[in-house]
Order: sequence, then structure tokens, then C-alpha cells
Amino acid sequence: MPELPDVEGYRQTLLPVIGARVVRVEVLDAGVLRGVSAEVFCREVTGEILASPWRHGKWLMVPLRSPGRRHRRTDPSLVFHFGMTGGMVVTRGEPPPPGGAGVGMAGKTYDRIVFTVSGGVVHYRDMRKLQGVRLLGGDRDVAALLGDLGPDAGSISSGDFAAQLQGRRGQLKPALMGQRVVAGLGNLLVDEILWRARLHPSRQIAGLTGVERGRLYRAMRTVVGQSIKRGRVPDLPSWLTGHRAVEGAPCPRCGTPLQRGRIGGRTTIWCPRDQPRDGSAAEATKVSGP
DNA sequence: ATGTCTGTTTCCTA
DNA sequence: GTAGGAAACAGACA
Repeated sequence: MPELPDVEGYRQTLLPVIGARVVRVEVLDAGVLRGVSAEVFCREVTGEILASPWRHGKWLMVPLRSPGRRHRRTDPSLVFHFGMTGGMVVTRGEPPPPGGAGVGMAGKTYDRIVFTVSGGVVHYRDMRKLQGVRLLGGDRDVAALLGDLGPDAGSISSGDFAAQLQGRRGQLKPALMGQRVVAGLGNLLVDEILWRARLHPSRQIAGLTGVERGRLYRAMRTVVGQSIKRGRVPDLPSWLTGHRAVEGAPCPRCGTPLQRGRIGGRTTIWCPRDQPRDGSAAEATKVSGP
């Protein structure tokens, strides 16, 4: 599930346990640990204080510091990525509610790591284990890990966005999903953004007009902003995402049957009328509110 | 049983 | 850099 809005939601669920001390670490499945053994992971994390979590794109960082000490650049950080099926749940000690983030279809929770902290329990879950959890040694290591990512899609300025697009070639959808132009957009968000901006996913970046670039930027900020508010890409009737499941469903804006195809290796939904391949036409249909 | 699909990323080859 | 495929994994579905 997780794209930028979901991960932002996980970050916010951690806010109540900022400053808490890690009492116990249970590695239920060491397969999610990247570059660190379960033994070392437990030893290094147990006893540490959780500092303020922060997010870049789909990555979630939780710096650790030792009790009674200020933050240092060399303090380690927990770094979480949720792949396609991960999630984070924080409770205050009661058994976690059924369902929720990172839970599989059959209701299995797929808890992989459980952190017991003072005043709460943090569950890292992930069915498919496509990504995982890292323990990095300091701010420099974190910066290196995130080094290839573009600016966060939720906060990039229009000027920076234009600069990121400058000189780049290729199709719109693969570029937006590549994390290098902007970080945090996934398959659903990109389809939603391109539909709102009325741009065909296969359009060439280099062929965008200034007006179209502006439309793309506005659509991105609006869609990401609204999605963060709801903790996910909402499947509202007025959004494209609400109609992905139904083959040939009418475009919520103009009624034309939506088209489904494969672009950049991913299933892609678009409106053949509002999002013409050549960029002309269909400027008339107005965007409806979120 | 077998093949295909999936809200991700990385690694490999043209 | 860009494009395309495969792999990592664990299912659901036809």
C-alpha cells in the first residue's frame, strides 16, 4: 500500500512515543533486517530513546539517542521502508486491533519486528518483505541512503520542480515514479496526478509546455496534500483512484470509459479523452473538487 | 497445478 | 541517462 501519504501517517502514529525508551526488541522475522543481524539490532536499539521521526519520500527515519544525552550526528537511526505491503501500528500496550496497516488479506498481521517502549508498543509489519528495516550508524549514512532521491513530493517548490524536470527525457509516468525527480510518488498517486493534470502518462517530459508543467505541479501538490490528510490515496468517487478496480468505468470528470494499460511496467489507468497522447484537445473539461 | 497479478525498489542489460 | 526485464517476497485469483 504505502506511498508518501501512508508513510506520513506512520510517522504521525509515532509522535506519541517520541522520547520513549526502548525496553525490548523482538525480531519475529530477521528477513526484514537489512545489513544488520538480529543480535546486533536488538543490542544496539534496546535501551535507546526514540527521537523525532522524519520522512523523505517513502522512507521513514527514527533517530535514536542515548538516555541523558543530546542528539549527536553520529547517533544511529532506524530506517523503515514499507515496500508494497508494509505498515506500522503503535499501541499503548493493549493487543493491536485486527486489520489496519500492513495486514494481509486473511487478517494475518505479519508483525516482523515489535518494539516495546515505555508507554507503548511499535509494530513493524510487512507481508511480502520487499523492503525492510535498517540500522544506520549516523546522519552521514542516512544521507547516503537517501542521496539519489529527489525532493519530497509533498513539499517541493514549483521552481525546484521545474529544475528537476529540466533536461530530463523520457515518459512522464516512469519519471515521476522513479523517485529521482521527486520522492514519494507511487503507482496510484502518479495515475491520480496525471489524470488531474490532464496529461497522458506516456507524454514526453521534454514536450511539456510551461502551462502543462504548472498544471502538473499543482495537481501533484493537491493530490499529495489531500492524500496526506486522509492517510492514503482516497478512493473518492470524484477521484480516479476510486474507479481503478472497475474495468472500463466512466471517467469521473467527463464520462468517457477509462483506459487501462501498461506504462513503465506498471498497470496504468487514464482517461483517453482528458489525457490525449499528443497533448492537444480536451482542455475544456473542468476539474471537480477533491 | 500453473500462470498472472499486485499501491516497491534495485540490479542488470541494451 | 533511458528502457525494459527480472529478482527479492507472499499471497490472491483464474
